[in-house]
Amino acid sequence: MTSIRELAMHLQISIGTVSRALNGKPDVNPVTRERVIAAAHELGYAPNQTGRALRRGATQTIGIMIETSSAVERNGDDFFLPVVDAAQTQLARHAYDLVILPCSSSDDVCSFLSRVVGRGIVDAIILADIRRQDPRIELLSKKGIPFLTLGRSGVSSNHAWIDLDFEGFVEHSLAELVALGHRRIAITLPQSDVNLGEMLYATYQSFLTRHQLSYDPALVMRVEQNENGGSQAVAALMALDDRPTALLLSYEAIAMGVYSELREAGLVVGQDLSVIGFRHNPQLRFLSPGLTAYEIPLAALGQALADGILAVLRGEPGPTLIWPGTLHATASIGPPPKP
Amino acid sequence: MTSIRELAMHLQISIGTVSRALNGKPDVNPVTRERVIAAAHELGYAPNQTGRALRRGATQTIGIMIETSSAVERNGDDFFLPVVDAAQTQLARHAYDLVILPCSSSDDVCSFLSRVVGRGIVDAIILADIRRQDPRIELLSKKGIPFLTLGRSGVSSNHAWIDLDFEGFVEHSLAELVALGHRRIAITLPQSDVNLGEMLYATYQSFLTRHQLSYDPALVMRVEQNENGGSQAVAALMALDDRPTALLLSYEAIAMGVYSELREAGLVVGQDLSVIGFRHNPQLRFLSPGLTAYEIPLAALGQALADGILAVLRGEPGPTLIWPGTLHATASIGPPPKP
DNA sequence: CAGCGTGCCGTAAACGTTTACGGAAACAGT
DNA sequence: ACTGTTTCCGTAAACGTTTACGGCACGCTG
Repeated sequence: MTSIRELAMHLQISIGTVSRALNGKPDVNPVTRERVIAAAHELGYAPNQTGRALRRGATQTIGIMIETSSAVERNGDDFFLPVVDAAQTQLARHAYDLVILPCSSSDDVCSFLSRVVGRGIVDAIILADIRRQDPRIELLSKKGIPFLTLGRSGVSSNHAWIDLDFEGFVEHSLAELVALGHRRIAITLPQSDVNLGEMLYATYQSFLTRHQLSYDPALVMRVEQNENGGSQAVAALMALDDRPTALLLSYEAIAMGVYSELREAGLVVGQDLSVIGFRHNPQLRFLSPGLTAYEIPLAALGQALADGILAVLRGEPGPTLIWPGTLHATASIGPPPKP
Repeated sequence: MTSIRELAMHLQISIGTVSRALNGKPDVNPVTRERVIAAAHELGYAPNQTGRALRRGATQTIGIMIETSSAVERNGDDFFLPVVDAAQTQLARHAYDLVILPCSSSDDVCSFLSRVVGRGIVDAIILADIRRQDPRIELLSKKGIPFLTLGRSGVSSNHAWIDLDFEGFVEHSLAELVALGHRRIAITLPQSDVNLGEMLYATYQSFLTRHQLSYDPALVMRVEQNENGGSQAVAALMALDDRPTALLLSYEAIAMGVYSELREAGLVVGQDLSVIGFRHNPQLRFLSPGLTAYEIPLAALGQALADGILAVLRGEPGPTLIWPGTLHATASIGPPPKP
């Protein structure tokens, strides 16, 4: 509530000096600086960010845009908030704040984004839920807004990005399964055109050809990225004459439906069907058997995101970085059943 | 990027007229208004929110504050984002935007909040994760910021709030269980001092005395609000000489751990122990048996939150409202086992 | 025709900061 | 004593809007 003007009047000095004192500028007597700081603290003065932003052309806050629609489809996962939490503590060290910009399902992604940047409430933006052809990338490039994407896209643009190691997930998982003797391995993919789906698919195909395994399109199933997707996948598998012996899940929550349907059908996970999921989370150990999954260190990822966007803000190139994980094997995989 | 000045130069009129035309003010010729709107659209002009906010003293965006720490403890539930989604579409109808203000676990709740209001990036705030003695309420009251809490608190302050019907959950659940013949019913509560814990407890106690059921403190278990909490609760129950025959869960994800531990112990949910959870969500049907739970219509709740905060912004009293739900019974409850 | 109202528009101040610029005072060096 | 330098501080412009105010050019009325 108290403005810099009131503070200056109270101190009997000019507002310019107050501002300089508070912002650590050189041209100010150490003792007056102390007086100013003390008075500011006493009166509870905090610089109005709107005025400051208008003058500086920067708000010291960065935004991370998510689409609530896709988050709602995944009906709440534990990926996003831990990452945000870590990113925020890192940004706070550089006097930046973080806000989440949720694009509602009733809104158009691009008009939402241009509205947000038009409002000028953030200096830079982290984009999540990257599509294969994501128009937001060109939009931000054109407007000259510093940004970083959490996820690669198919568009050829040299922007900064950090992405999870989907290739590593598929590679390690398939290698593990093949070593166990599996030859027919199915995979679930998202239905929307999020880029990670494309990458999972490409790596899957590449692995099969490199290891002289035959490719069967019936083993690639595009399903909802939640428990229902598991039901859909198992239903599709059961209808096949030549069933796969293993299954890769593009999102761990799908396992709930998979386990449930398999139990219904009298099949045992890890014996009749080996299952591996992307990504490990704590509640998976309450499935029985616990799900073999790829583990991503989320806190470190959040910190990397923060450092990355700060680099972009400084005008540096910014990261282009694949964030690795590790496969945690459990009893959800085993040798294929004897025919 | 384009300012109102450029737009005015392009149209050969003054910036005052441009502003009036765009904001629907009366004193402007209809044909010039059309010209201005057309040119604004053509040049992609969007009023800079910082300048507008500075002049108007309002930003047309409202914030909803969450604590990532508690969200992380619940490791991702499907409650929050659907509510935000609905609130946002409703706010958009009144030309308001919504941002999520995540308070990181490394930050102090009050200093975070006062920093946020000091920045002046939001006109009003919705508070979630309400504590029993929540200092944020007094802070916002003192600063005169319009706010609304999603959850009641123990502090006596006549602010606007909307809360879930925790009393109804406990009342209906206990009534159902007592009708089935249960007499010893346990309940899990959160460990932190979130207010909902206190309300669940109070209603639980009140019900017991009203129905002449004996109260046993050993049946009240404060546990983590996630799968681990289920393990903790079941472990505590198993250690009792006189075990309860039913269990109320303060958060549905606890059921994961409960089911897992009971299965481990060779006990059957719905037969050896009846279980009811707060709150229904889609993935519960993949537990077997599906969890009896209290269902809350989230989209309508989000809309009510939006309407409520808008009312507060208009200076109206704002709602004080308990949001009801309905109990969906499944095979996770049944008559108590014969001794 | 004088007077008045109305419709439309330009001017300029204001919102709360930051910062380039200039200047007063103090001090040092010749 | 004069000049030059340093230290500190005040002045005012600028950021991009909105809006109160005044004024010009009409058209209308008496």
